[in-house]
Amino acid sequence: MPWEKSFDEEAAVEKAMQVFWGKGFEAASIADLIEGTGVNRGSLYNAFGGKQALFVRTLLKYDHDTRQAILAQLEALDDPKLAISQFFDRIVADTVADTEHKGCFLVNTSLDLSAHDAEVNAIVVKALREIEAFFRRSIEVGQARGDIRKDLEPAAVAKTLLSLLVAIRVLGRGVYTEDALHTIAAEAKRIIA
Amino acid sequence: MPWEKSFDEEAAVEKAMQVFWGKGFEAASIADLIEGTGVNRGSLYNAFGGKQALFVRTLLKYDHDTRQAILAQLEALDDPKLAISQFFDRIVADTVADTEHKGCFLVNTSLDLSAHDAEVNAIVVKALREIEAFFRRSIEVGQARGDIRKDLEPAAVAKTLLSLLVAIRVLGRGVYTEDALHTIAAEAKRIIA
DNA sequence: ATTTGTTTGTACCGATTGGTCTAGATTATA
DNA sequence: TATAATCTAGACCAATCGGTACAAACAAAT
Repeated sequence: MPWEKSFDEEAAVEKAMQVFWGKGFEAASIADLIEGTGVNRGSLYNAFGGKQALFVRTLLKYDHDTRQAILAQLEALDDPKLAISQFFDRIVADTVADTEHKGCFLVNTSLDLSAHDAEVNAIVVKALREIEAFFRRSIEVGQARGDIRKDLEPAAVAKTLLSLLVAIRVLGRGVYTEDALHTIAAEAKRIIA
Repeated sequence: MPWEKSFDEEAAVEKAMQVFWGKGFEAASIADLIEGTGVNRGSLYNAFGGKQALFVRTLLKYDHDTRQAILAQLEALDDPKLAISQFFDRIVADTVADTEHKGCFLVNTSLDLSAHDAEVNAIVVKALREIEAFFRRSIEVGQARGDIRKDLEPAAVAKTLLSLLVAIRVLGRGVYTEDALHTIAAEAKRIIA
């Protein structure tokens, strides 16, 4: 029997994710992916199948490692109002620290759905819907505990918060400066104050 | 003396705009632009210089014909609160009517700034800043006339409204359905109620 | 040491990319 | 009718695209 496996597949996906994230799907060439991952051309096709399949792998990894990880941390706080507040603080901090202006991989992809198939569409939609669901759940629990005003409609406010989140990610890519992003985050907190 | 000009340059820019708007800058090939405009290859390069230059022309046309036109109409209402309300209604209506999910050309471009130069960046930034300025001005005038609550901070709320506008355009491209977009617009109006 | 299946490097594929250039048709002016 | 500028149509360019193929190097199990 020969090798079981050789190069670190997960590490390669991580590197490929950085390439797709930074350049976008179309603009990222196979040559870029080979250079970025350090994996050879043949091995890359053997392991992942092709460009589109590799992209899906990287998008799933981003969703798992970033979005799901953040939501899990915030849920663990068991303090809905604080969780929402920290969410916005963290997104603004990430955006400000992102000197390359790469933004959010999921949001970027949502603006590029025409270049992909239904699978990618489903991943993006599911991710954003789950963030919205987190907001709604947090508002409802916060209201039940008396931490959040009860005259707010959870479903509607959740959509507004998701909108502000998306906008921070979009406008953070070159249109708005740090101050403006902090202002938006502050307004988001004010809505549920 | 020969011809002064032949084909309708403005009409060609309009057609090219549709191509860039629908497919994005990178994905729109010269062949697409030739087919879309009906203008021959040589004439196209002779009249516009190249792909990037033509893109700038189309972006400027979109900004002028769409964004500037809408803002001018709304300003003419001379009713700040109504103007903001109508703005959101119109954007939602446009987004819902956009069955191809093309979204807003300016917003799409703002997510693709890495593919362009400083000139494109400046166009996008100026456009979005002027929308924000319209919001701020409307809020201030509305407050002065007693139509809008005076405890709102115009500059901050203007950024929030622009954020919601951008989010409607982004999420309208496949993530959110008509109902959700209307909900966001309603929340925007509620903020300045 | 042979076997087995992967990794690597590179050559190669057809297709397409943005862009240039030329030849000839076209049309208004002189 | 001759002229001048622009049009059309398409050949042509080097470069790059995503993807395939293949031979040699390689490492583990038999």
